[in-house]
Amino acid sequence: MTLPHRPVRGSQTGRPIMALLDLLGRRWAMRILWELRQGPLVFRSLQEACGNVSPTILNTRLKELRQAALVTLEQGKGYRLTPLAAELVELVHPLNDWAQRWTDALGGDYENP
Amino acid sequence: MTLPHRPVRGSQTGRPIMALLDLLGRRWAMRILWELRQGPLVFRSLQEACGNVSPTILNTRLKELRQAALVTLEQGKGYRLTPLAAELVELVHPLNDWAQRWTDALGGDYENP
DNA sequence: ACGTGTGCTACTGTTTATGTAGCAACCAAT
DNA sequence: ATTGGTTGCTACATAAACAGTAGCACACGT
Repeated sequence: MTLPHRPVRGSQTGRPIMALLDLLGRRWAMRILWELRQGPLVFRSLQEACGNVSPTILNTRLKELRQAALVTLEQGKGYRLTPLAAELVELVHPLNDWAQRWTDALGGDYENP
Repeated sequence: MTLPHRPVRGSQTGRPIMALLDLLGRRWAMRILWELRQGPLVFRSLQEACGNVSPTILNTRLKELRQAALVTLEQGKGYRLTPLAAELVELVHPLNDWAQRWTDALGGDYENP
């Protein structure tokens, strides 16, 4: 796992932002955080929310996210964002609006290819 | 390539935010945009800025980002963010501060493993 | 004892990324 | 006009990451 204070895959700067980009740049990482934004989900619910991602990779990401103190597992509740991770997701929220404008800007070029 | 209005890898919702998370969830995608935030870079400079990422994957990502209208290639200038992508990077900027707090919150636990 | 739901792993195959080398086009100076 | 540098980019072989299916061990209630 790549964490701050440790060398980061690719660039060995160890700068926090690089560690973050590295962590979030892994498949399903951001999506998992996104799907947990409105409350905890048990493993299979989270799996379904992520479009039935394979349990292999889901569990791998969850391990990483728990190591990074972004996600916790609570007995009977499921997986939950830590307060810090909840802030992170809030920061990501504006991307929603941007993505809509992005779609509009791309226009109908991809509507009927 | 995955673009809005088209099914997204994993989840077939086609929602813009999912397309975005999918695109940015690929290795080096966010990092490339990040490194271009302060002006255009030619291929090899960009490669170096990304910690000497392999040209194979760099070129693959650049193709995708250009298709997604986030990056353009200008003769003699190199690769440049589109205005829309520049806005995106601005949205990502707060992650820098968050990442610092994240590092602090993780504490010295990973300093000397 | 049975069914249900939990988190999670084993296994196999495919996809994606890495690392090295090098090409063709351009341009400037010798 | 040929050398040397830079550009964007590709081929190839190897390694790592991911995907998809099946199923285990544990806990719970009935």
